Amino acid sequence: MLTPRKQPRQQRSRETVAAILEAAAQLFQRHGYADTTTNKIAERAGVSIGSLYQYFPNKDALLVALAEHYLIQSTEQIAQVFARAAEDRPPLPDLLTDLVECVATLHTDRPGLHRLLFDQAPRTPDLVTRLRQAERRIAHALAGELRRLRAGGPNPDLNALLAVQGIEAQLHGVLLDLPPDGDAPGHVRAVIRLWQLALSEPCRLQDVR
Amino acid sequence: MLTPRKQPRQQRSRETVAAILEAAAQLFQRHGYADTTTNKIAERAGVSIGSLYQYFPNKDALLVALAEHYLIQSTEQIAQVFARAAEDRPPLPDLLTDLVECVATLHTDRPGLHRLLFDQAPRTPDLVTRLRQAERRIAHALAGELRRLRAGGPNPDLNALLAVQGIEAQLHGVLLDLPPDGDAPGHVRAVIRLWQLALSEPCRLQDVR
DNA sequence: ACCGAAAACTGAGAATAGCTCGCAGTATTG
DNA sequence: CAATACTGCGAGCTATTCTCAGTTTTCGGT
Repeated sequence: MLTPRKQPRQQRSRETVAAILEAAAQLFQRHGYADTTTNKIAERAGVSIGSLYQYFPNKDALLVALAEHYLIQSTEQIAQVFARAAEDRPPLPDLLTDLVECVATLHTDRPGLHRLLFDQAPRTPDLVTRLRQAERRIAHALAGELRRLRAGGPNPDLNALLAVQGIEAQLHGVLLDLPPDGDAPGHVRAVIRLWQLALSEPCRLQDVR
Repeated sequence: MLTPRKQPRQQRSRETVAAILEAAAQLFQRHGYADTTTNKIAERAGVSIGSLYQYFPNKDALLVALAEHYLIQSTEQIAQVFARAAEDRPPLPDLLTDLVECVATLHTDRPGLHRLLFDQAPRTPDLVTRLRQAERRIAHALAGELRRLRAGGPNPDLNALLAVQGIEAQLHGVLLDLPPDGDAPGHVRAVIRLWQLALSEPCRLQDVR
């Protein structure tokens, strides 16, 4: 059980839940997941420990809730990139530039939260499932654009998924885990260039439905 | 403190440490990191809890020790690929095929251990550092081969690192986290093809020292 | 063979963190 | 204005990590 055990119905309780999540986000980021206690979270949120457990069945559930928020936000940002692409119908290099830079911004905007969810947190099966779902949705949108552009090689669906996974891992490694030797923008450009090459191979016509 | 607090000197204690690590690996894989208690590990290893804490300062240290073992083994496997390449001097497609298939084998051979270290485990800064070090060593070897092959684009070092990060993430996603829709070999082939394209761009001569 | 010091081992229990449960206020409904 | 549902409380129960004082084993030196 990782989903809330009870939905807040009144305004008062909605505020309680919001305060708990806010406190959890702050403390998790400041001290790490393992070193943050649920009692401290309740204290900081200004509610009792009992109230916390009314809405979250266990400590992991707090993390899953934060992850859900973050994933929804991120997915929306990326969806906007594809919405613009659907109108402007940009060439492949421009589309990839927009996509990679959007993902890079997600990393650099809130590195603490990103780190929390991807590094510190024990990845419960639940969390992994949600991550993969988000990945697949983004890959699906990308595959559509690849088909439009007659790009992405013989299997645009698979290559789109590989691209999404690769881009995330590369930006994460380069922006969060490497010594800040200064040239983050250069690294981002390298990622863009790399995927322009990898995805520019035309897809065969019979693969376009 | 995550390194052993005491080095075993006698044969007896070396066996104790080995038994503890073996028990930890089994129980972590069977029940997950969080649901495995240090007391159970000691019990299964046939030693007292006190002995365990003589050699491992805390529960995380057990995981770090296992990760170290696994990383060393993996790095050796991959080093062999590059050792063969240094002799045979294969063309880029063959080199990438060998490399990707080697990494794929590491995933599928012991999926439980791989999952443990990459998914379930809380990634302590220590663990992340070791992972990145291993990544960098492999990337360095790959960059050398790219230079020999006049491939890897304008910045073979950076592109080699991006390739290593991308390959790991893609294989992980495709081999461990996606529903086994059967075509794992096909996915591995797709990864190979993709990196052949991405890395085949010639590097400029002035970049070769 | 024997001794003594260092190494190894033991396990009860201290310290601590996650989580429960019964009760007491507060909003909502008819 | 009852009756009912919702919300909040926090002492304390339970389980787990980790310590430490005391015991046993090993091994080099005589």
